[in-house]
Amino acid sequence: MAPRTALAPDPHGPGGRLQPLDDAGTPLGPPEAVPDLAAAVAAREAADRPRWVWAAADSAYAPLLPRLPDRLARCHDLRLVEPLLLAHEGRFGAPRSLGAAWSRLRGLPVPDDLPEPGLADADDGQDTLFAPDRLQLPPGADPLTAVVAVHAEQQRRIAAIADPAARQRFRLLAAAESAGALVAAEIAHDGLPWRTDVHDRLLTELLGPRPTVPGAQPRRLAELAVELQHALGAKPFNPDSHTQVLRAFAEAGIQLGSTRSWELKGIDHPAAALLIRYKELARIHVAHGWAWQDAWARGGRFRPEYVVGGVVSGRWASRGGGALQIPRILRRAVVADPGWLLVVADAAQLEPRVLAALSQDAGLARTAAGGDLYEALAVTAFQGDRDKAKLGLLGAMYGQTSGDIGPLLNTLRRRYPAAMGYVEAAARTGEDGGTVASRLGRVCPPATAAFLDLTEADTSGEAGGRTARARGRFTRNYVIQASAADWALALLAALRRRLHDLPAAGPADRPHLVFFQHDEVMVHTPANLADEVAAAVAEAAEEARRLVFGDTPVRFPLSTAVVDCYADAK
DNA sequence: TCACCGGGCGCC
DNA sequence: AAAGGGCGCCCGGTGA
Repeated sequence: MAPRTALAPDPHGPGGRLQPLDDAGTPLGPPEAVPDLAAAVAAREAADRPRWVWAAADSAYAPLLPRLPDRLARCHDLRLVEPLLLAHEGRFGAPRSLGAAWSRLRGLPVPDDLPEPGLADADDGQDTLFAPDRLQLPPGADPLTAVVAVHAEQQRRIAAIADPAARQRFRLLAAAESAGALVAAEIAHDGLPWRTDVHDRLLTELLGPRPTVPGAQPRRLAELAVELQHALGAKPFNPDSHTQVLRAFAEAGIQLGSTRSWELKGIDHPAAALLIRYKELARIHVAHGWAWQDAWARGGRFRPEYVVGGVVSGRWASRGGGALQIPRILRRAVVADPGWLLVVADAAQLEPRVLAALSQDAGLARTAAGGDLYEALAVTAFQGDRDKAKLGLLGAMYGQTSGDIGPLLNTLRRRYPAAMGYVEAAARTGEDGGTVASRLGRVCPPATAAFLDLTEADTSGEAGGRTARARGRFTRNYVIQASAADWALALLAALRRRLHDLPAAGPADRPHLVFFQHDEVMVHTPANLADEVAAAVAEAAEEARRLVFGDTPVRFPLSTAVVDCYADAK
C-alpha cells in the first residue's frame, strides 16, 4: 500500500489520473487513468488512507467533494507548501503555482502567479466549469508528471533543513497548512447554518423594512440622516462623506480632526451620538445586509470563501462574504439545524500564552498555567489591577509606546525579562532589516528594498526612524501572531481528524467544522454527539500544544459552549 | 469611466 | 508630542 498518492483531475470531465508514491515522493508504480476520479479516490481512501498529493485543493479537492461519499483524511497541498518553503529559503514572493515550481525545477522561464480571483470573477456569469486553468503549466506539460516532480522536490527541500527539530516542525507546518486546505474546502462546501429569516428580522429591527427598490436607503438610515442634519442646523449632506460631515460639524461650531467614532464619543453634542449610530447601522447594511444575504447566505447556509495562508502570519483571509468580520449582533442568525447543536470553542488569551511558551519565561508561564492569565498577571505584578496588566501585555506584544504605558512596560520588563526580551529581540531584528519566523518556521516577508537601502543615518533620522520602528512593530507582533496561527492550524487539523473518527451513522450525520476565525472554531453536530465533540476540541487543543510547543508548562485553555445559537456562546 | 487611495470600522 | 499588530469591505474623492 502506498503512503502517498498523487492526483491530477482531467481538465474537462470527471476522470483523472493517479500515481502511488512513497514518502520521499518516488513513484511506486505507473500512472493510472481513471474514468471516475471521485469513485477511484474514494476506493483508495477506504483501502489505504494515503496522503493525497495535489496541485491545489480548490482545483483538486473542492470539485470532488460533492461526489465523495466521505472526507479525505490527509493531503499535501503543493500550492500552500511552496510559499512556505520559498520563504524558509529566503526567496519570499516568488511565484508559487504548480507551473512556477515546475518551471523552476526544469530551469524554464517562471510564469507569474495569476491574480487571485475576486468577487467580480464570481459574478461575471462565467460557468465555473470553464474557469481558466490556474496551474500555470507550460504548454504540453503533463499535470500529473508536474505534481509528482514538484512534490518530490518539496520533500527533498524539507529533508534538507539542517536542524532536525526545525525540520520536524516544518513538516508539521506543511501538514497543518495542508489540513487547512481540506477544512476550508469542506466549510465552503457544507456552509455555516444561517437563518435568513432571523437575519431579516434583525435587519428590519435595526434598519426598518427591507427597501422595495434595490439599493434604496433603508428607512432608519434616512431618518438618522435627517435627524443629524437638524441637530447640526445644516443643509442636507451625505453622512457617508467624510468631508461633508467635517464641514457640517465645523459650520455648527464643532471642529473635528476626523470622524472616527472614538473622537465623536468625546463630543458633547447630540449630533455626535446620531452620527455614531448612523455609522454603526450603515456598516451593517452595506457589509452584512440584504445584498450580502442574497449573495452569500442563500438556502440556509453561509458559505465563506476562506483563503488559507492568505495573511503573511499564516492567519486565514477571506475573499468576499466577510467571513472573518461578521458583526457580533448577527450571530443571532447562526442557528443549528433541528436535532443538531453548535459547539463553539475559542482559545482564551491565546497570544500572551503563546508569548509565554515561545519565550520560556518561567514567571509568565506560571501566570499562563491556569485560567485567567491577566488576573494572574495582575496579582503578581500590578497590585491586582487587571486592566493595567492586560494593557501592558498587549502593548508589549503590539509595540505600543503611547499613552501611559511606559511604567507598565517597565514593570513587565522587571518581572518577565525573558518574555520582554523575546519580543524586543524580534523588534530589533525587524528594525535592523531582518526577518523573523513563527514557531513552526513560517518566515515573515522581508523588509522592502527601499527600507533595506536606508543607511544608519537615515534610520536615526525622523522619517527613517519611523519606518524602522514600524518594521520593528511588525516583526515583534509577527512572532506571536504567526505562532498563534501555527497552534490554531494544528488544533484545526487535530480536531478535524477526531471528528472524522467519531462514530456516526453515516457521513451525513457526522459532526463537521463550519467556522474558523483565528482562535475560534465552530462544529455543527448531531445533538447526541455534542459532548463528545466538546471533548474532542479539548483534546485537539492539548495535542496542538504538545506538537507546536513541546514541553511547556503553559496551558491553552478553551472556552467551549454547546449552544443552539452562536449568539448564546458567550 | 475606471483604477486607485485613504478613511473608517467590522473581526481577531 | 506622538509613535498598536493583522486583515476585508465599502464608501467618497481624486486623477488619468
